[in-house]
Amino acid sequence: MSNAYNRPDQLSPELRKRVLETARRLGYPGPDPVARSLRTRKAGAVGLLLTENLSYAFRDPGAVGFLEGLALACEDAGQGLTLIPASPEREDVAAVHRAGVDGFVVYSVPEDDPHLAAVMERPVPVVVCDQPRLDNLDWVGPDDRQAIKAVAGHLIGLGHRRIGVLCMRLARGRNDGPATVQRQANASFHVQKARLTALAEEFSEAGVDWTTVPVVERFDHTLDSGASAAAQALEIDPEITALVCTSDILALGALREAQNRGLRVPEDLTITGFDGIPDAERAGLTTVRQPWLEKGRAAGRLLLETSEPSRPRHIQLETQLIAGATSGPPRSGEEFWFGP
Amino acid sequence: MSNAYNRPDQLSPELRKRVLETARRLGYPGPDPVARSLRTRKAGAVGLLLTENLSYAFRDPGAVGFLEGLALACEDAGQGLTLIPASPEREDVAAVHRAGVDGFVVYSVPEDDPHLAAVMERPVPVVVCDQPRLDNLDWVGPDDRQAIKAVAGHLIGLGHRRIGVLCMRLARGRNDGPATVQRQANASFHVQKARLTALAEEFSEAGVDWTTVPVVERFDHTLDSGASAAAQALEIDPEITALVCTSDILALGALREAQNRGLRVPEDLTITGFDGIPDAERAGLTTVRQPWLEKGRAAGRLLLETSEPSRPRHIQLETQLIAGATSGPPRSGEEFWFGP
DNA sequence: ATGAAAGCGCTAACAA
DNA sequence: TTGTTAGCGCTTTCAT
Repeated sequence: MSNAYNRPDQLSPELRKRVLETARRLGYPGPDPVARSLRTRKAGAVGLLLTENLSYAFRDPGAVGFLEGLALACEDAGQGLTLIPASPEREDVAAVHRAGVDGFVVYSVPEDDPHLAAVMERPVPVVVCDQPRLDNLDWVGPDDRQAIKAVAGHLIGLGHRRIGVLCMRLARGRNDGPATVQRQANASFHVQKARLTALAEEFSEAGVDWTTVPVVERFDHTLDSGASAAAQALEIDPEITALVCTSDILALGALREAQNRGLRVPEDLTITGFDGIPDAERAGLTTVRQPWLEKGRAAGRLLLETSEPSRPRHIQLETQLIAGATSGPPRSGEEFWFGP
Repeated sequence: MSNAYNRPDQLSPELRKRVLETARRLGYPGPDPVARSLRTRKAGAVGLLLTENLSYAFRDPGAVGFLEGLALACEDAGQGLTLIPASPEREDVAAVHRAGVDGFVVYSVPEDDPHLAAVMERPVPVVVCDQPRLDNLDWVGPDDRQAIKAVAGHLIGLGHRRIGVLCMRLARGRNDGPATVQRQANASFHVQKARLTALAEEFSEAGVDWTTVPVVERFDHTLDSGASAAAQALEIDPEITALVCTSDILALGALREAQNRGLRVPEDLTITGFDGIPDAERAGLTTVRQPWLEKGRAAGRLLLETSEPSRPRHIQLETQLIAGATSGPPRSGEEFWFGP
């Protein structure tokens, strides 16, 4: 009977018709997909593991772009896309074990995420997007170091030497406030770590003492976080001329805070972001654009293409510095270095 | 051994430890989720069927809000959310048959969608969101008739009697252009049909001959579609004083077209939308706000709560007319009805 | 061209 | 408390 459904060419059309008709009459709902999956060893779906609550993915414009690309790749391959219900709060790893999928895309999680550990125990292929960087796994992401260095170069070229930094969470535990150099070095979120490290390198080279640079961390990735972090950075060092943010959301929040304080951007304060989300472009933010859709698609393709597990593949995506309207030379008072 | 993984309390900790350790040493990756699903008759995931290409869902702000709500409900229940790769172009229904899920949420599809038919053959619960309205299935959605009637009342109250309408696709086949009354009546997308019918009723009651009202249909749901449809409506009847759009996207496109033509809104032309997406609020569009997130959550909850299949449940969501800055009284030349 | 049967890996019920 | 076994529904191989 299986043939009647799956191999129409293996039997006479007449018999096939008769079989199908009888099946319908008996109330047979068609082959059970789970039983089929067990037999064929193919679930027909890709699992997606996210850092955040599932629903957060739909609130973050970058993540939405990534999802669109991933969905595109799955659709092309006729594969389903299963969102794994794994919130960071409940350490309930069972959802990962329970998921009937042929592989996992892991999107931007910390290196010590228990869900990631659970994923790696499953005997299916895994592709990591953004973080963590693990040499034995396929990986897709931008060159964060180089991308943020372009921002640093841009600011240094403009003359900024006294800066503040706003960054996203550095580790699984909540820490809303300044991040010590120690904490920066121990960050379990590789992306943030790479960006901070590269910033430190560039600004150190330009003569800035990194230990004096306020680096303000926020756990939640929201406009409010950006605003309050900006306030905190300005409180720690009111003399800063530029605020470097490791995401557009934080930068847009900082922009709001600057406006509230009556600071002109970029005359009184330069603000830069990272990501290139639509809202950032609309606001004219100086930022780094990364190809979100392409990132998702690349991750999906990598997972769905068969590969030799022996040699992990790494795909590095191009980024682009967008010099917007929120960056300019520092306040004139700070320009004495350039005096005649 | 199953007990070691699933029923830690049913055996001595010592034995459990020994079993697990041996399993690991033998390279056992843990229970196979598919086999477990076959045995327990639970896939642990909800399937989502969409009208459009999977990736479209992430480009439509309303759909994103809906997805967020649905994801929220799934997460609360510890269930996965599987996006079914069912594009409207390829009539490939196999993806529906292949999906290992415990139920389906069907989001806004036409009544004659073959994927919907395939879903209904599966012996699992189904919840429909928005459309089609089938009395034997659970349903979640707004009261489209009442909502659009609020818009109609608003416009009639302002004095508009000569209007044009921009609507989304009415059937599965592409038709970019005017929709005859016949086509309106035969629409297989219930939402559009309900909105058009209710508009016709209200404006007829106000003395408007509906057969003279240009109703312009667009297959794609984009700003460009809205703009070109607006142009077409104005070409058919340059005397219209208001453009009623059945979605915000179309309305925002119409707004763009009006600007391009040098028409002042609302002085020269009133434009209204439907949906209440963020961009619409930003633009000050007169529109109907519907609770997207709540809609998704309600759909998820309905599916995950056990129910008696005998009596289908219907959840009708509240909508709210937002009188924005894009609607006003008609051009003075049209106001002779109100003369002193 | 058609029918019969083994077995995918698990869980749950039962036996010891 | 521990071990054994039937069978979930399918696909695939093999026998007719």
